[in-house]
Parts: sequence; C-alpha cells; structure tokens
Amino acid sequence: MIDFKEQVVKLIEGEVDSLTRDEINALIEIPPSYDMGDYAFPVFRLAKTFRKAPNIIAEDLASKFKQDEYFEKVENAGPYVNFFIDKKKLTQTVLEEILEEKDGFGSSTIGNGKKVIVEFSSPNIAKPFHIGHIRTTVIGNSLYKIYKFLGYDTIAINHLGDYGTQFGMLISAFKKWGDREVIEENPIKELLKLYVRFNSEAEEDESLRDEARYWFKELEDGNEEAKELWQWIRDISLKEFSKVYDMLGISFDSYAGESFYSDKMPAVIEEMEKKGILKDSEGASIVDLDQYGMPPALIKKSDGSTLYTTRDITAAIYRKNHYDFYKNIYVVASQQNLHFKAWMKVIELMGYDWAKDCIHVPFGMVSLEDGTLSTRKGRVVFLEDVLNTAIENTAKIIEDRNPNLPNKEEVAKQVGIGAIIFQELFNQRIKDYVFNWDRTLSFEGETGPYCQYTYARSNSLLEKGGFNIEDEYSIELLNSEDEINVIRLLYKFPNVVLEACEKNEPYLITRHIVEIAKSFNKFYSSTPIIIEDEDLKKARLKLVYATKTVIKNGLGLLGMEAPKKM
RNA sequence: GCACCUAUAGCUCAGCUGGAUAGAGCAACGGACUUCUAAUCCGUGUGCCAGAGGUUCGACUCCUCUUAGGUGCACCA
Repeated sequence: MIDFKEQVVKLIEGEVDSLTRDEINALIEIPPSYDMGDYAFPVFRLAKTFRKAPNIIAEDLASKFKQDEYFEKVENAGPYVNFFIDKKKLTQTVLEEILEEKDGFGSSTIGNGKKVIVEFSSPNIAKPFHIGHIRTTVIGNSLYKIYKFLGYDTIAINHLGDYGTQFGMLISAFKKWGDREVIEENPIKELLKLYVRFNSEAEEDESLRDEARYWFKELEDGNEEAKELWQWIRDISLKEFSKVYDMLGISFDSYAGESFYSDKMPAVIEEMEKKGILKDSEGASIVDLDQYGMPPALIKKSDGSTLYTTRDITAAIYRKNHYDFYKNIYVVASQQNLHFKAWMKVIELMGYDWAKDCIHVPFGMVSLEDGTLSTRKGRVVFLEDVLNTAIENTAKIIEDRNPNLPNKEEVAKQVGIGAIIFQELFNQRIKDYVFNWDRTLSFEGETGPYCQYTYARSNSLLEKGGFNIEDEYSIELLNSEDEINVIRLLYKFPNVVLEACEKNEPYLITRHIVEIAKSFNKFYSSTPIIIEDEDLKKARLKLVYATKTVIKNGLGLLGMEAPKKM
C-alpha cells in the first residue's frame, strides 16, 4: 500500500534542510477534520531558521508542492501546510491491497522469527472463575492474536495458580470433611465450600493453619497422598475452566502453572546465592532492593518454603532457556505492579540483560456496586453466568427482530459473548470499572453487536448484489464523501494494529472498528448499493467487500466471531 | 507515612505522544422503515479538561505543588 505520510515527509525533506527526516515525520499530524486535509505540517519550528512569519513559510512551502502525483491539493491554512490525498490513488491502493490480502490485511512479517510469550488468565485452581478474571483473559487473548497477526511466534501460557499454602488448606479440609462424589458433581462450588469452611474454622482454631502448612510441605516433598489429591483437584478445576475458555474461544499452548516450577526453584535460589544477591533477614532469604526504592524481594520464607516471587523468577528463567523469547508479557492486574517491578529487578541483578524483555501489562480493577469482589463474602459474579445471560439476552433480541434467522443459537452465542469481549476491550486497560448488568447487556451504539451487525449487513449486500471478487470495477466511481471516508479508515487499519501491538492496547483496534462501522453505516444509509447501474454497483460492492473484510479481521484480533447473518 | 495509578459533558469514555473550533456512545427531545437487515441513520444541547503555578510561539497533553478517589508497601497470591 502507498504510504502517503512517507510521501509528505519526502516532499518536505526536499525543501527543508534544517530538519531531519525523523523530525519531519514526528511533526506531521492529522488535521481535526478531513476538509482541512489528510496530513498537516505545522511550520512553527521553521520560523526561527527561516526568519519569517509562520503563515508566510507555510504559504511558500505549499506553493512548491502544487503539482504532485500523490496529493490532489496542497495548500496552507495559516501556519499549516495541508496535504489532501489524491482520492483515486487512495481508493486504488486500499482496495487493491485488501482484495489481495483478504483476511491477511493488516498483518505483517515484522515479528517473523521472534518469540513472544503472553501469560494471561491464570486463575486459581479450586476457586471460581468470576468477572474479575475476564480482563486478563480477554486482554491477553487479544494481545496473543495481535502479536500472531504481526508475524510473531506467539505462545499463550496459562500460569495456573495451582500451588501454594492454599493447597495445604484444601487437602487438609478435604481430609476432614470432603466427599469425592459430591465434589465431582459440582467441583468449584464444593471445593470453595471446603475452602471457606476451613478458613472460618481456622479463625477459631489456630492449629488448623499449622495443619495446612504441614500438608503443603508434604505436597512439596512429594507425599503420594497429597500429590494424588492435588492432581485430582487440579484436573476437575481445569475441566470447569475449560467450559468458559470454550465459550470464549480461547486456548492455551501451555498450562504450566506455579506447580510446574516447584522443582526448578532450588537451582535458581542456589544461583542467587552464588551471585551473592541473597541476604538473610529475620530467618528469611531476601534480595535487598532498598537502593531502588523498593521493599525487599522475599525469596524464601523462614520455614524454608518459597513464595510467588521465587516462582515468577524461576518461571522467567525457565522460559528464557526453553523458549528464548523476544518478549515475555504478563497480563496481570495493576495491583501487582510492585511485585513485577521487584522480581524483574532481581532478574536484572542476577545479570540477565533480558530482564528488559519481560513486560508487565497491567489493567485496572473490576468491582461490584456494593464493593470489591469477594468470593468468601459472596460478592461475586461468575463469568459463566455473565456469558450465559448475554447469550439469553441476545436470543431474545433475535426472537424479537429476526425470528426467521437460521442458526439462531449459534448466532446468539457469537453475538452475546462478542458483546462481553468487545466491551471489555473498549477502553484503556488501566481504567477501573464497576460491573453493571445493564451496561453489560446494552447492545446499542458503540458495541460489539453494532460492529457485527454492520458486518452482517455487508454480507447480505454482497449476497443480494451477486458480488464476485473477480469482477472488474472502476475506482473513479467511488468518489462520494461517504465512500472516501470509509476508505480513509480502512487505509489506517494496519497502522492501528501496529500501534495496538506497540502499546499492548487492544482498545485501539476496538475503537477503530467502531469508526469503520459508523462510517460504513452512514454510507449505507446515504447510498443505494444494489442498483441498476452495473458499473456503479460493482464498484460499491467492492467497497462493501473491503469493509466487511477489515471488520472481520479487526474483530478476530479482539477474539470475536462475526456471524454472516444476525 | 512512602510509592504507583486515575481525574475531560448528567453517566461511561476517546482525544493521534505539545498544535488549528475539546469529541463519541448512553441518557433526553424531534425526525427517517410499501425501497439493499431500524441491533441502523439524521438532527437538537451541555464542558473553569479537579485546582494553582511553571515550561513553551502554543498545554487536556510535559514539570512542580495541592485536592479527591483507587491500589500497593516481606514470610498469601
């Protein structure tokens, strides 16, 4: 595709010696509205070197670019030189590219040969998968897809919370009150009951905590009974989680969770000792991070057992050795900012320069209207319930508006779940939000269903209009404002994907798809497409095809499906 | 107490790494389906951009301070 911005840089570069190519590139901006041009170059920076008023400089500069093959118009508006892209060239380059690349439009090879690990979701075994887990799960999955789309060799890791003292509690509780059959029937719920009961009884009876610690130690030391129980709990929990993952269409390349690293930690601790960064403090082993303004990283407890810091460090080292990653990404809540900062510092202190390739991608908190989520206090919304409610809600809407739709259940799933995913990826990651059923189930305006609806509409047009991708078309027939506005947005899509990747921010893609859908719907309502005039019809259908292709690609990067009819 | 994050329209949020009149959706009101899917489209308003300084030709954007809210600060994860 033609890089028009690059052409602007070239033109200016030819006339201005005082700025480097990169400086020019950085100065170029996009005017507030299309009727001011597609690109603008503000000349303020040149005022001193040219010793002229900005307006004059802009005027002089603009006059030199009057004739250009890429821009139909270059003119100054005060201190700005505004560039208007040649619409025919734009249309041609965009449509050609999309028609050729199809579902690969926006993809790239920049990541070829580079491995990127995305760790996300990582629920705790034996605990419910609730609305609080949706963020890491959906954001992580989207990042995974984005990196993959850009050519990276991408690995999705579900770092299951399948180890730690809590397992001591579970084993202990199961041995006291557990019943395998009851648990098998409703694993998470029953295991949670045990966990809650154990915790409340432990408030009365301190010795229970010792018992839990004892069982965790047994587990770590390889006690057969403990291991068997642990394995069983892990299996049935994972089976439950898989239900949600299946609904969301998410899969992982690895489920190596905390337990996976348990036997790999001693060597890492030894390595730290050898490198002399480990210190004794109150019977525990720490890495002092005082000079970096951080509390110490606790590596080993005074009873000799390990902590999650130790596990994360061990996991990172393992991953470097095993995968030789280019980037190692952690999609984990912002509450853990300090934890990640600390253990990554430890990696650096161990002399690993790849510490900089470990990236924590934080996100804000989800809370409920009556406070923070709390499984034990019953303040919890199960993710499965949210998804199912969204599906039911969608089914009702379909029944109401399009009762003859074939495949109703399937579409209700795609749209209902899509709505949840879309909403999750609509804003910057860092924002906190309060979960609210009404908002979650609202399907009007800038929502997932809106984009999917637009996609379905365009498919229906292609079908009814007898679209054939081989048909010739005349690009100059696509010249209305509404048509060009759609094309401008399609043109930007690949850059949006790149930016979303650089910033690890899927919402940039979400927003861009909405923009495309909006401008397409405007075009749709203003312009008849299936018409007598065959040439015009063919040209417009090409645009429809291009749009639906880009929407589909975009939704795919968010982890959403796009039904052909809805 | 210290550190980090957030603050933009009634609500939920964008704002292209400092530029031209601060924008969307929702909500409210009014219009558009004998015509390609009305989950759509078109109109109508609203802002001391939390506050005060500073840097700059230019600040919602960068710096400092203040205020409000959130989060985190070693044997849980």
